[in-house]
Amino acid sequence: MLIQKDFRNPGSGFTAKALLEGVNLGGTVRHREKDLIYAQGDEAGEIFIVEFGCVRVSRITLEGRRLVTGFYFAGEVFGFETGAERQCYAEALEYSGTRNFHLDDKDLANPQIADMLYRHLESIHQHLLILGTQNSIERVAAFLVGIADRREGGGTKARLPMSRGDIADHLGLTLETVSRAIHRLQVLKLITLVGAREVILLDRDALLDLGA
Amino acid sequence: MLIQKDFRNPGSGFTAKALLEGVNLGGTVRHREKDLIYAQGDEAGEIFIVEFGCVRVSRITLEGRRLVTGFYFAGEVFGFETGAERQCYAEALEYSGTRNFHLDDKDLANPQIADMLYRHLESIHQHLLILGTQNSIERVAAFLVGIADRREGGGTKARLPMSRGDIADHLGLTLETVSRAIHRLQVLKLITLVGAREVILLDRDALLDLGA
DNA sequence: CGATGTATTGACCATGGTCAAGAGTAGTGG
DNA sequence: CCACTACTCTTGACCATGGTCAATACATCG
Repeated sequence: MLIQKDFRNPGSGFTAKALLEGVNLGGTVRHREKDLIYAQGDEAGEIFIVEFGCVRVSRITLEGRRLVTGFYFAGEVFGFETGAERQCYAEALEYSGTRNFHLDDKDLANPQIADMLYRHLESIHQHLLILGTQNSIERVAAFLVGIADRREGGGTKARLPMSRGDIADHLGLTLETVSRAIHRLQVLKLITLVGAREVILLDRDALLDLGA
Repeated sequence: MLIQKDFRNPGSGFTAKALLEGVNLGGTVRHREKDLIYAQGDEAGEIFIVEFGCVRVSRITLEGRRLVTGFYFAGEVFGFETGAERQCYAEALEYSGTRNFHLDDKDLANPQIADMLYRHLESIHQHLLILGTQNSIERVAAFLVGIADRREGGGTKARLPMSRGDIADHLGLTLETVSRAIHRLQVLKLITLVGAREVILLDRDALLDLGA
């Protein structure tokens, strides 16, 4: 409701170029594998667009457990936070480039920024739904479809720069359970593994229907 | 980052009165127990401030499972949604009153609205953390503290207008597990039940430390 | 006072977690 | 080019948490 202008308009995807207009422009930054992009406790106020590579955003609970809040690939935006201080930290999963933008309050009025915030909220909500209602194999299937849908190969291929442990901490499972779920999906002929870090989706619909 | 002005300013809580300035004013609406306030599929574009009573907001998955995304008490705001159409539906858990406001795009620039959005995002994130990292007793304990913290009796009393099943669907558990967790918390002398729908918190810190 | 909905409790079971051993895989240095 | 090392991933055996099904107890409301 808040933001009804630009989204649902196919092709209104945010390229870094489009963003340049009207918002403080930051430079492009390169990060090596495992580099910290920002830390828990850092001052918030920047958002990041991934130009290439993949970024993992996580949060550590008081009890020391980790929740991976998201993985971000080329073209995607991360770094939205609500307080003055960051609650999450971001790391490059592989050699990656980000374009960084400083935001201040008034930028919320910018429909492009609002649209990003909108998408971010929607993805969190999707994540909630998965953690709140799905079992292990449904979670892993939904995760793989989510990755594949984002690009590269018409939604049938999923490259996984993250480890099984990362996926587990994203889905509220253990790495063993993730590994077994992937195995079961192979046995069910719904996916094919190419090495450990790439997956071909053989039946996208069946993967999503696992829950039903 | 986005919104750094008004929050963390104690006492900047939004009363309906404060909201009246600068935003389209809607009227007050009363709802009887179990009344639907809005439905999945409705046009979004309004937010609601609870004046009295309690509202439950839920979402049904494709598989027919329910996630209760939140409970809202007097003074709290619900109804933020990201698309043109509502994904969630809201119901009064008891006789309740809401003050309704129509929002359009420009209202995001209003710091009060932005602040609400900020708080909403933060609460979703908290929910994510709970669903992603906590076990049943930790979830129930955190839930009770969350309810009690919101008002009435200095954070030691929690009134529960929602059923065990509602709590279960909020926490990703079953109603039996919620019931058993509450029982265990009583045995641990961390809470006292007053009937089934009211809880006295005896040791707030211990309740939150259950995870550690 | 029954009748209906909600909560508790018990017995049993399944899913997923834990612990541990092996199998891949990639990077490093001889 | 081939060990050697250090990860990561897979797989197995076992266990614990929480889910399922069912009976009973409480409440609330006519």
